Amino acid sequence: MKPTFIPHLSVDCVLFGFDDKQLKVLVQRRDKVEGEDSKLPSGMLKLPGRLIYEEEYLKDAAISIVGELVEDSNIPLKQFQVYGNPNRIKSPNDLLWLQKQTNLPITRVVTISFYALIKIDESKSNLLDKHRAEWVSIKDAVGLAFDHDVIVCDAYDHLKKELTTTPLEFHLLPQYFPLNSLQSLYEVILAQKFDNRNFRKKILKLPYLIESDKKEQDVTHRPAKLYQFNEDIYKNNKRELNLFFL
Amino acid sequence: MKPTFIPHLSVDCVLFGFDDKQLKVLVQRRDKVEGEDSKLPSGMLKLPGRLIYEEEYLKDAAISIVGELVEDSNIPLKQFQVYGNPNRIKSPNDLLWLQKQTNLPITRVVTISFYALIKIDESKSNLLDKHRAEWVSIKDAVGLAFDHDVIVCDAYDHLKKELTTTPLEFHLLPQYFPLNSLQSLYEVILAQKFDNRNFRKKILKLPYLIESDKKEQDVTHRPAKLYQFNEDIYKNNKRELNLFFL
DNA sequence: AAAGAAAGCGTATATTTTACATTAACGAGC
DNA sequence: GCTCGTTAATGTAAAATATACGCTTTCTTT
Repeated sequence: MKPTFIPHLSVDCVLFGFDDKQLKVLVQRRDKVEGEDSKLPSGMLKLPGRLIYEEEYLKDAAISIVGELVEDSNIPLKQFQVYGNPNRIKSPNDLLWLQKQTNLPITRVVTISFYALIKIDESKSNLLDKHRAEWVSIKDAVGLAFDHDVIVCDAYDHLKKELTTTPLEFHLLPQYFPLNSLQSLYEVILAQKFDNRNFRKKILKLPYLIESDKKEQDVTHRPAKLYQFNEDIYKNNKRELNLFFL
Repeated sequence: MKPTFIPHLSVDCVLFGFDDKQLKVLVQRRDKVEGEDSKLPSGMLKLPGRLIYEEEYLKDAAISIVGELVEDSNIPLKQFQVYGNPNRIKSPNDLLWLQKQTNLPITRVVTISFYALIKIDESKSNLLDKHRAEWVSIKDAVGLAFDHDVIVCDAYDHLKKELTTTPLEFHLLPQYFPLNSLQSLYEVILAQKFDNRNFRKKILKLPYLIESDKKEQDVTHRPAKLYQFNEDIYKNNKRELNLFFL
């Protein structure tokens, strides 16, 4: 028996990435709807997401949505907010698109949104192309379809809050990274400058931040030492480190 | 036209109260289901909640659920987690009860849970009696129907976390309260003792905690000064006070 | 070998946190 | 109206943490 969608329930994912300069969000271009504004060259951008199947776990739906776009299978997904206003899908284009996609008489859709942090270079670009997905700077993630602008903003607020109490940063960085990347990650996400010496002092106290013997390659200046995150140490010391930063 | 339920979506509310000794949760006794274990004298306890109507805002559903039990109309409700496993309603009794209540062919229900903090003496006991609701200590809130044990635990975790960054405490206390009630609230909820002098020093720095000229009445010892919370001052100073405590 | 560019480091001062014990104010009971 | 029981209320010194601040090192490029 073919699995069927529940016409009232969807999952949307806000996937964050960081490229050493900017915080980015992964968005997907949707097919143009018959009758959609013909001035537009192509369909609108939206967050990755879909209706869920009758027998599907919410988290599994989120995992499969992310899995289509990103190779890493160990992405920490966090459910952060539900959007359920009966009229949240107000644009006729949005409704049309949904009905065409699903072949269902869609009226109201309650969406459960997840967010996840992704190492950008792990999401291979052929996968992205295949699903018409692209990374855009969080500042440019406006004018999205449905109420996805709001969802992105809320997810970003969540991320900022969470980042001051939990070391999420390591999911956004490659396995080996210089301390200055970590600092700029904080500065970009929290929109706040930190003193380099004090930042290092503080961050180096964290037991789960491990110095490696590797160095930056192919840079035109003094190469930085590379560090990595040790998840086991983090998990074992979690209790004592409840509010660890800022 | 009579409003109809969406058979897949419900809202459940975890309502917390504090009585100067214990953290409490408001639970509701459900009607006994035909065929339910006859050894039990009465129906099981559950969280206040219900399916939502087709055109209903999620938050409005939560507000109406709380409104039935509590007189205060200014309860801050916070959506905190969705429970959507396809088999979260596993007990036959739970399914039976739902189907009988709603007259709908219930299979899977995704529930959006909210929590709120309530001044216990504002929830008049006749309202509670009418809906077979009662305050139970958080420790005794086990063996609830559906997966409500889990929901209560998760809400409590949320509350603990939130309480260390936001002054939620004032929603749990009467308008005028002694500082020692505030301290015991923290101690009970966070399960942690604080030094009385240091606690006072810290808490008295908060600009939104206002000394009144009232004193405790009818106590058999030195009466304490009573304080109150000024919400306006809190809102105006919020930015500077992001992580304010502990 | 000189210049450019980012990495990496230390100290003095201010602020915050911690630890700790006694006196003050009231009602109850004699 | 004095004593006792009970909880409220308070200060200080030592330790830990956070802040402010500028120069030297190490590598690449030319």
